[in-house]
Parts: sequence; C-alpha cells; structure tokens
Amino acid sequence: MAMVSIKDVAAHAGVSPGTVSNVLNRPGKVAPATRERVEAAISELGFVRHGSASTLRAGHSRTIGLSVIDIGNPFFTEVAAGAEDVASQLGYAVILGNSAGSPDKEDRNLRVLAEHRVRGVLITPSGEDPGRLDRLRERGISVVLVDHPAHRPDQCAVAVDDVAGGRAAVAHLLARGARAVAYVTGPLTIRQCVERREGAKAALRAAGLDPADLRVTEATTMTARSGEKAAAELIAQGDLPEAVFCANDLLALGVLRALLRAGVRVPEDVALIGYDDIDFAAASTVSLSSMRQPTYQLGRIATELLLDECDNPDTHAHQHIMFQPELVARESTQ
Amino acid sequence: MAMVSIKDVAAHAGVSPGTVSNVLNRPGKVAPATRERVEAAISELGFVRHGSASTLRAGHSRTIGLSVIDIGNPFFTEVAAGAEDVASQLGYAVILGNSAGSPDKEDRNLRVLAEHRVRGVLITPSGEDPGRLDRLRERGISVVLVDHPAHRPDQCAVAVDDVAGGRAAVAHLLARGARAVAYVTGPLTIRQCVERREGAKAALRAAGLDPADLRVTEATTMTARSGEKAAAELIAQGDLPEAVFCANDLLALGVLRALLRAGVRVPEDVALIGYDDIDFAAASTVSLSSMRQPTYQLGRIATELLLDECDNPDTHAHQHIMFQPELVARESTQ
DNA sequence: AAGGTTCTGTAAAACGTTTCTATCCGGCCG
DNA sequence: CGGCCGGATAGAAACGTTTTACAGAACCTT
Repeated sequence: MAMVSIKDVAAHAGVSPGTVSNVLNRPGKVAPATRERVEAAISELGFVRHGSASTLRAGHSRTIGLSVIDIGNPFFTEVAAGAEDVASQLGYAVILGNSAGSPDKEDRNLRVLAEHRVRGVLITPSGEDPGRLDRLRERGISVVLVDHPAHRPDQCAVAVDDVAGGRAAVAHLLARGARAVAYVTGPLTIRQCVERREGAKAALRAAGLDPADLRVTEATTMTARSGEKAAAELIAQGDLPEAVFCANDLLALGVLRALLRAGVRVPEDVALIGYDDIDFAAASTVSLSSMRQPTYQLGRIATELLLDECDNPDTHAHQHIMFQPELVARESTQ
Repeated sequence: MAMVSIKDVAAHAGVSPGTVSNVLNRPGKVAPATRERVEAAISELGFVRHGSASTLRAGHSRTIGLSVIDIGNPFFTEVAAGAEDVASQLGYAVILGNSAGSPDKEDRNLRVLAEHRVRGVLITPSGEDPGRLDRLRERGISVVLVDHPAHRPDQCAVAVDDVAGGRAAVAHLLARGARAVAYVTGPLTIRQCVERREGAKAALRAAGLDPADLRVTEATTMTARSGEKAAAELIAQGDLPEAVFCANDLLALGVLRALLRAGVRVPEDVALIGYDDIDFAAASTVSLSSMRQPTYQLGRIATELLLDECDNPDTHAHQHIMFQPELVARESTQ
C-alpha cells in the first residue's frame, strides 16, 4: 500500500531524485557506481515508476490504442495479437476498444483514448469517417489505418488487396473448368465485400466471360448460418452453379454444410472457396480452399509503423502498405 | 496541437479551475447557471481532460488490466468482449495483455499494468502463481480471477465447473447407450483437462462402470490437427470406442474429420461430444454436440465484480462464482 | 436586526515525475 | 599556480488535475 516514489529511492541511495530519473531514462548519463547504487535501491524498495506522473510531465505516454470492429472475429483477433506482441516488446501498453460496428461506441472509445493521451491509434474504421480521425491527429495522436486504404497521403495504412483476392479466388475456380460461378457475399455496405466482388468480375472478364453472369447472393451477416440460407436459395433455384466463391470462410462453411446435406458433392458437383483462411477452414470435413491474409503481420507492421512515427517523427516516412492475399487450395476445389 | 487545459476553460468561462473540476466530477455541487457556462466553454474549446494528470492527483485511474493466456482462443476472445463492454460502459479503459502461455510475458504484462496504476486486473493465471498476484494486491490493485478457482477467501473469482461439465458430457454419452468411452484431452498439465477427466470418471462411476476403463488419449496441443492424430491412433488400435469425449471443440472437430474420412459414421458408429461450444461446432458438417460455457458472461461478471470492489470497497463482498456449463446436444450424439 | 447556516465559488497546495539550469569537483593546460 | 573545462550530480520548476480550507453572499431563525 505504501507507494514508494522516486524520492524514496533517491534518499535510500543517497542521491537526488533527478539522478534516479536519469538512471531510469538515460542510464548512460550517470556514473556506473552511482547507477548501481540506485538500481540496488530500486529493487530493494520494489519501486515501480508511476506512469501517469511520467506521462504528465513528459507530455506523452507509452500507450497505444487499438480500435477494432469486432474482437470476436478471428481476423481482428489475429491483428490484435500481432499488435500486442510488438507493443509489449517495446514496452508499450495496448488499450483495446471494440466498436462492435457502432460508430457511437467507436466515438466513445476514441474519446477514452484521447483522454489517456495515447501515443497513437491503430484503427479499422467502421463506415465512413467524418473527420474524427483528423481531430485525433490535431491532438498530436498518430493514426495508422488497418485493413483500410489511406484516404490521405500524410498517414500510414496497411491493407490487403481485396480486389486481387477476389480475382485470384475466381480465377482459381475458372482454372478448374468452372464457368457458372456464384458469389455469396455479406452486406454490400462492407467495403471488403464490394471489392472482392469487383475482383471476381475482373477474373470473369479476363477469362472472356461476361461479368454480369456472376450470380450474387447477398447475406445479411457474414456467419455460417447466413451461408446455409444462401446455399438453400441457390439449391431452391434449381440451377446450381459449378463453383461458389464466398466473401468469408464462415459463409463458406455454411454453404458447404447445406450443400453436403442436400446430397451435392463438393468439389465434384460444386467447387467452393472461402476467404480469410481461418483455422477451421482446414479442419472442416471437406477441407476448404480459401484466400489467406497475413492478419498477424498486419497487426505487427501497423504497430511498427505507428511506433516509428511516434519515436522518429523526423525520419518517419508515411507508407501505404498493400499486402497480397494468397490462395490456399484444399479439397473443396480439387 | 495546442492542448487546451482546465485553466483555459476556466478563463473562457470566467470561473476558477476548481469550479471546472467540480463541473467535471461533481456537477451537483455547482450552480446550474455556472455549470452551463462551463459546459459551453468545454465544448467550444474542445477540451479533453488529461487522464494522467487526473490519475496522478486523484491517486487512482479509470483503467483496468486484462491478462489472458491466448487471445487467439475464441474462449478468451469472448471473455475479453464481455469485459470490454462493461468497462467501456462505465468509462473504464481496458489494457490488454496476452501472456501467450509464457509466465515471463505474463510478468512483463503485470509490470506494465502496475506502472499504469490500473484500478484492477482481470487475470486467467497461467500455471501456478508464486505470489505475484499478492504483490499486485499489496500495491492496492484489486485482482479478479477468471476461469480459475480462488485460492484465497479475500478475492473474487469466476469460473466454470469443469468437473460437472465432464460429468454431464459423459453422462449424455452413456444415456445414449454407449459403454466404451474414450477421452481425447489436451496436456494434462492444464487444470481444465484434468478436471474434465475427473468429471468423466465420475459419470462412469455413477453408471456403475469402472472409471479405469476410460480410454484417455493425451494430445500435445488443443487443436484440430491434434484431434486428427488422436483419432488416427484410436482407429489404428482397431478397437473403436462407442463414444468419444473431447476436452475442447477444436480437438473434437479434428476427431470428427478423421473418423468421417476413415468411413466411420458419426453418430451411428461413434458418438462424439466436444467442449466450449464455439461457433464452428454448430456449423460443422455433422453438427457437434458440446458443453456450452457462458464465456461472455464470465467476462462481464468478472468486470462487474472488479469495478464493484474498486468503487465500493466498504460494501464489497468477495464472491467465488461458479457457473455450470450447459449441454448442447446436436447431430453428433443423436 | 444580529447571528447562524447554507450555498457558491476561489485560492493554493499537493500528486510523482522529467527536464532545465546551476553547482561542484577534479584535472589539465598554459 | 590560476583559470578553465567537462563530467557528474543537485535543485527547482513545471506538467494538468483534484482537493482542502476558506471567504462571501444570501437566506433563514429568533
């Protein structure tokens, strides 16, 4: 309970508080003998630096914010894991904000982050951004966009090329000989869903087919249950496509399940590919082909960019990094 | 960039800084007219309270720590979501720590939390705890154990009854008429795995069977891949059990996959039940029976207990809450 | 009308660091 | 031998808030 402060350490080591601070922050500036004495006092007294006092005086904290849309989604979980690893390695703490898709909650979270004077924020913005990120930047808080292209040159962003992903997925289906292709997507208000669709159309075009022939089924959520419903619709229409591309793996697993129960063989009757390559894609009964995204890397790199921007503001060059997704072919498209 | 402080607000509203602070923290104490004037100044100037200064002076922060073993595991993700929801609703920020199973990393994380003078910590301790939690408590940081029974009466803990869960799962298998039961488990260094095994044995005993007949296969990790390997072993032994209980759903999904590929029908030849009821359990081709745990609730309640302990230290009563898991019967045990 | 009691608001002292300036001391050069 | 220099440390101010003690004003009571 008795908080031991830098003064106590100073008294115990027979030096001034300033010297203790130097040992903590610029160990090179203090003579080895004194340094040892201070370090001994620190561990003897169990001193732990008061982060808030430090932040207050120094004008900046060793904390970053992470604002994601849905921490329950394996995609964001991986991003968070990558970010946390890098941050904790560099002695930064990560404050987690889950916007749950609600712009209100996102605003509340950003406010909390601003109060904490975080050094920077990693954010996957939900919906369009009416200048609230600019407001953060005005406060001197760096922002790195995650899984979202930058809308301004003076900021960093890391994203994955969703158009290329959609194109690669459908090109893979076409290479297997399929011609009638369906796209099962989540809400088309989601940027990723739209871009993957554009990629799919591009692949059709490149193969000399009419992009308008892409049969699009829009589900209300990106869950397995929605996938089942979508597949039921396709089946009800009687005229099954030769191949189905799903906007994420959860949808694909739902489609897979519905097809198998209806006696449709995968991949013999219908080939199937998902997106994200979540762990369960490989584990499903007919293992699922998918587009792998470097999610953990996304979190790592975004954090590295952010901390570089904070720690070396002069030499820092803003970057827009676009990862390429990778095709993982499994049984469902053999 | 120009940080606006409480003084600027005070000047702008024609009051003293103390009054602004009162408006912020004890609005009732200040006359309505003045309050409005101050509030106008606040929003006009875009003032955001400096959390660190506040923490420093007030002696406590509005921040809690969350230390989990593996943020990639859906179980912990749900816990985190529950915790974040409650915390953010009460204006608290959550600092995330991922120990990744390493006691070293856990220590580092706890140190960061101590530096930030968090109000309290939610922790699922990894391995045995050599007094480091006590050290936190000495510093006035409350601790609530998550998914772990309390080892002391003067602390809160929320957990799920793993013995009861193991018992219910196996009782369900026995009720279907199975007699030869196998248990596919993760490392038996994990408390949960051991307790679920004890529950399984208890169910056998209660049915008049010999608990020693439980065929235990210990996998090195709790993943689908390990589950496949475990099932391959069972198949290789020639003598298939009538029912398999897996220590978690990932293992079960792996077992399911291996069985189906070997031509074993589920549930006709072998019944199968997992644990955790992750989303993918319902979505797999043969939907998977499982034991559902109130994970989101676990996070919520733990946070509520923690914040109650912080905010009402006098009236707070320490609680040890033990949830009961719930059987979810699906196709794999029909 | 005097004394007390609320009710509002002010002023100033903390909280624990960091950082800037000043001081001390030993040694080196001329 | 005196003056200087450079390294090491001390001392004090500042960061933005909360909180305590207190001062005025207004209102009530007798």
